[in-house]
Amino acid sequence: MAETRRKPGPRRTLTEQEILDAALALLDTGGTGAASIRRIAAAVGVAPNAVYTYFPDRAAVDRALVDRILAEVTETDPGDGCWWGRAEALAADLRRHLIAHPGVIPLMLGGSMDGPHSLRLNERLREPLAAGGLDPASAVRGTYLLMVFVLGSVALEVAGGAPAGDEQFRWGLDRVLAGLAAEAKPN
Amino acid sequence: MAETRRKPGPRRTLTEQEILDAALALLDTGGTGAASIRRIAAAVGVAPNAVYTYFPDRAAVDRALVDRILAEVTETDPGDGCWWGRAEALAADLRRHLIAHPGVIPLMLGGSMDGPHSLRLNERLREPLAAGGLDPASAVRGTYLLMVFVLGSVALEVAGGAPAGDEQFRWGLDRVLAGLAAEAKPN
DNA sequence: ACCTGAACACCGTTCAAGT
DNA sequence: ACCTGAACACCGTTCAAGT
Repeated sequence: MAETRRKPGPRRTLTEQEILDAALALLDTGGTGAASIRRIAAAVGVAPNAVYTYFPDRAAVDRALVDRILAEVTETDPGDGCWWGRAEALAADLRRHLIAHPGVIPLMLGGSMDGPHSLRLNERLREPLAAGGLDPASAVRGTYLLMVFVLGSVALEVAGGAPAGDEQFRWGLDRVLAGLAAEAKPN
Repeated sequence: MAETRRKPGPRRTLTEQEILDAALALLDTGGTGAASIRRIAAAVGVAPNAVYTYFPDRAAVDRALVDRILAEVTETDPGDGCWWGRAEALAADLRRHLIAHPGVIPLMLGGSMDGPHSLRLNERLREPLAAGGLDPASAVRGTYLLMVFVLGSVALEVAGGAPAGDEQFRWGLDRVLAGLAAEAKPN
């Protein structure tokens, strides 16, 4: 996913990016099950097994897909408000990006979320918590709690068995942040 | 799932329960993908399509499976402690039951969680929140928040990309309850 | 009403072969 | 190195037929 090879073969007709683009388009239009290896291959115009030149297996495609979405999120500017407002902005933006690609949610919750952009996002979420007066250990746990909340919210929301909506999300987020604030040192 | 038919056919060799038992056993031993219709059928000794006599499709089996797990949870006695302690006990017990059947988690997050025992569990979780001084609307939202937290925690935990563990769960749960307590009327 | 055998349209993945 | 065609072992689901 990271190394840039310089000696193609007879013809490198594809890029990892093109494959992920096609997969994401299928996921967004056809739902979770639509992004099969075979359909992705058809979309980019190669035989199914040609995909295995770029990714070792299906799970690798899923992981790359998740990391691709998280990459967009890490570009967010949390603004210059208080720590509470910055945390809110980041969480709301994460939710927005995930809701935009509902088919990716099951992949996130199924996989390990250990890609580079996942780690970067964690750091970004931790910053406001540390600034809010949480000691380092609590900031790490608080970041994890925020991820649990956002992912859980979005999962239940896209599954459809929820009242959900912006309002419920904001309410829950504020309750979580209030709970974290209670843990913070007065500073 | 609910109606009890009284006129079998030539031979009713199976029960919905037996099918669900087999499915759960496959899920627990072989992981999420192991409970295919074909494998379930093989486990109970019928042809694959015989399962469709009992359930209309795969999704119905999944829903019944989820509700079966939640049925166990609704039997929990939250004890006679304070509202905080009762909420903790119920949430921890829900987590325990889910962790015991990791393969069911993706089914819960994928489906709508609208079975009868799901509703019952919601009521049970709402009780301590209402007792703690949350007005009815906030108690409903708080219950949803608790479900989001528990399901999100368990999903990330079984996916493996998490530090997780009892301690992290308890810490997060206490932060959420603290946030809810801050919302409560002094009463 | 319940079950079977056979089939259909799918999967992910592997292997041998071509360039 | 990259791609193809063919195959393998799976899926969920349907249909006609037997009892």
